[in-house]
Amino acid sequence: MNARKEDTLAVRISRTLADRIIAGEIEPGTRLRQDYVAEEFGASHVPVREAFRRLEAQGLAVSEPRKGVRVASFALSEVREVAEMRAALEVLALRHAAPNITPAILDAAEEATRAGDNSHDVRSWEEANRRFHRLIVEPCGMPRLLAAIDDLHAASARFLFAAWRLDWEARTDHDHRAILAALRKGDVETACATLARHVQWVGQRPVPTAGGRQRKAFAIVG
Amino acid sequence: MNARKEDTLAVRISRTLADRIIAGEIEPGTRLRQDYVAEEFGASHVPVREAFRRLEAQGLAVSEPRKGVRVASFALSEVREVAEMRAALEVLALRHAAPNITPAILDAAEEATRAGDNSHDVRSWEEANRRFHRLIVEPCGMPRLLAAIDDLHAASARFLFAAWRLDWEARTDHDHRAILAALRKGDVETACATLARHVQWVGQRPVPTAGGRQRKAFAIVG
DNA sequence: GTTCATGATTTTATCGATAATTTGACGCGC
DNA sequence: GCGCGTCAAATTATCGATAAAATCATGAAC
Repeated sequence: MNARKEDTLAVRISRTLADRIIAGEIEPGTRLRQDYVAEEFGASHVPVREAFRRLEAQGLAVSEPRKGVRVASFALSEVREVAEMRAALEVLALRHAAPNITPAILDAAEEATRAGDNSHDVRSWEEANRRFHRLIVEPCGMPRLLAAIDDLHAASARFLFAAWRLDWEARTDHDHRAILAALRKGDVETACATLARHVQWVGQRPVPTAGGRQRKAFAIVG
Repeated sequence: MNARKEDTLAVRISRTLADRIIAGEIEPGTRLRQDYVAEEFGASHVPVREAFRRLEAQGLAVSEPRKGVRVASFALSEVREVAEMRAALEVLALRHAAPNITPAILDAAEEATRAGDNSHDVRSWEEANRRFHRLIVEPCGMPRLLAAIDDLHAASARFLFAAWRLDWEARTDHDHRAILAALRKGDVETACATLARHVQWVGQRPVPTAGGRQRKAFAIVG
């Protein structure tokens, strides 16, 4: 996914770290120590610091002035916040994208939906889901809006992996199909309404904690 | 406004540069050369680079991998984009803030509206306008959402200053009053609808260009 | 046993210098 | 005159080292 040669070292480091944080490989609250990271990537700490700034901007890390940066923690309230922001912005994007959506794009989106339904692990489901959402909003041609949506998807994925890290049950996504059907009919309003509801649905499931007990985990499943 | 001692050097540099870019002191497209900036602030270029990353995240600068960073340019399409994003996100925030808005907050917001009406220059009007909007959305208590709105306001201010750099005619803001009246009555839906329309209104005015001719300038006036 | 101060260690923040890359100019051949 | 390659100057990206700050542990006083 990452490590394109034309990118600067800091960009590559930030992407790798972002992947790890999203995948849940690094616990929320963990301190990211620049020397260790620098050593791992065989780099100095200057590009590492720049990578930290990028993570900060994406909301994946928080930095306190002279105390370093740590992986951002998250609570149920943040899951809801991201879900609502996604609903607001993706609907806006879809409304502008709709006139530019071609049958080929709808076919690709349907393909992504099928891929999601056939996924047996979270990672591949998330990848297919993200592809679906990206396909239908991209034709809006609003770069700033799309960048904001991308960042929110990264946060979503993080919540998702935290809850469904290990197991995943396959299921058919009726919302995606309803959105595509509405778009095929040219019924943009229904598509937007369905998308808004779809994205705001916050799934919950029990997750075993370290103490042997159970706690509820929440995530956006759409 | 800036230069708080507890902040890191990079933060202070980025804030100063952001102010300048927003105020239009630096032309869009201008290259920001790290050595010059470093020298001006009496610093090395490492914190300057980090400042650049922050500006990039705010959408005030764009960076090409080995070619340096330049002040972001902007077109009418971007003004519209920011206006629509602001409408979507501020309405979302207001809807959540409404139940937590106290009479004291409404009074402060009314004060801000009056201050805006009595402003005879763009900068003080913008400051009052921003205060109004911030006051009514802040009680939503959604930090990520508020941060996103802040960045959009910075972009808005930039467009505004570019169009009304020198002159400004005082005017009474009826929309702000209508929003406050609706909130006082507990009519959140009307308040949200008015806010959405208010923010999306893109003002335009002729501006003299260097060539002695005139071009249209566009800005969000709300 | 608890609290507070003190010193050692770790970690961050910054600097000065070097390597790599781009930009721009000049001159050569066509 | 126009395109193209080469070289020099400017600029970015990175590194290693130093200074400053925070954390942690230890121990003394109460």
